[in-house]
Amino acid sequence: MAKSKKDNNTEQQILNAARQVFLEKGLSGARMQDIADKAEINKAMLHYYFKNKELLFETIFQETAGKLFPHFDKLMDSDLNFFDKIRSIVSSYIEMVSQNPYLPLFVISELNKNPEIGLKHFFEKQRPGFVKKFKESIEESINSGLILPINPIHLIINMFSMCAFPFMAKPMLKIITGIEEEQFNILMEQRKVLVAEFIINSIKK
Amino acid sequence: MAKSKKDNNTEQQILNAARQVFLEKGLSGARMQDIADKAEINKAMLHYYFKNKELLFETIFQETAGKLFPHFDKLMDSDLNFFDKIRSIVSSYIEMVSQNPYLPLFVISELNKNPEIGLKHFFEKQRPGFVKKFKESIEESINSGLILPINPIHLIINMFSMCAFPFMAKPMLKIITGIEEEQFNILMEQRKVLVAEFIINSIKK
DNA sequence: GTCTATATTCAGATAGAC
DNA sequence: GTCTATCTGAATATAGAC
Repeated sequence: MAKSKKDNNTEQQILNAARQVFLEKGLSGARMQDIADKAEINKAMLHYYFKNKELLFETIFQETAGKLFPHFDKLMDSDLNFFDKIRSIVSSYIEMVSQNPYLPLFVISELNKNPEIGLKHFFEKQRPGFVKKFKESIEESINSGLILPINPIHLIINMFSMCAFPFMAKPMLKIITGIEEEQFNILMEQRKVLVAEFIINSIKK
Repeated sequence: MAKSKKDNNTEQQILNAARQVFLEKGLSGARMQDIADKAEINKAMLHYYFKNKELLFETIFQETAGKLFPHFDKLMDSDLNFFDKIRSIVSSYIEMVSQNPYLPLFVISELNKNPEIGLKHFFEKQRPGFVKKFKESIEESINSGLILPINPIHLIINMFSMCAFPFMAKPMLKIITGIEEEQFNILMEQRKVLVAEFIINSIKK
């Protein structure tokens, strides 16, 4: 008990440290030494708990990628009307990214450098989930005359673009717009409402 | 002449190779050996032309970052009406990214890992350029009653989000939507028109 | 499980001949 | 300018004592 407690704790320290370092630096930029330092252990311990860097990375990647589309199919099944579903997704998505600002860039970046890891992990299973339901919901809204015709894929892309991109591009946006940290956070808070209304405004009949 | 021609040629081969490798793998992921192979020279030659990896990288980064917002201030100065300016920017931007699909992710990714490099290079100078003009153009369109009130920054963010994000997230989008390469290209071609109309639809009075 | 010390591998960089 | 061979340092990984 004392032992397994300790094990578990060390493992958690490692995972927490690895998460921070990998999300900031990526696989190739991360240093095992940095992870060890942050976890307040030594390098040998890392290899005791995780055979090698790749294995540790995959653990983090899988966990991280799993957070990307949280409980959206549950949301799509709810009895909210279509516009409120959009409002709800946008708001909760921006909130999630606010709490995990490195998450989208990390997943997308690593996925680009190594496209196979996406398939290897969770994406395949998750695919049919909320995207399918979202598409159906959009088509239904078009057929019922609630919204203007649009390819559901484009609508989905537009939504996630406006939610995730600003956080990914934050350093660039700060430079080209001249805004500071505080102002940036205010803008992102505004977007929880603004993006949804922007979308709805565009598609409503 | 023969000599300088040759010099220049080798340097260009290196730069072309370095561009490919850095844009795909990033600074930390790139290997000097890979660049040498692609340039069909050996590693020693790399160091002859560029003192070290960082210097070569900075050359590529600067050139690359300079392509990010091409001739947009010229476009803002044109006598197109506001909506046509949006159409024009969106279309040419998506075209540019289609031709350089790794470009946005590369710049954004490296900027995140090393925020100073942005300031060090071109961004500071470029800042006042088109963003300022775009903001003024938006404010004018609001005041004249052409479009609904919106914070210009949000509008600019929305526009670039929908233009750039899909290319950055391409591997992810292919997985979660189940589309293939060809279909992806068709969608991106459609977006040259669709994104602009999506925006206009949302803000027009 | 944890540590120190060490081995191994790999990548960036240089020396020196041509 | 170009090459081969080599050096150096850094980073991953392991051995082995406690």
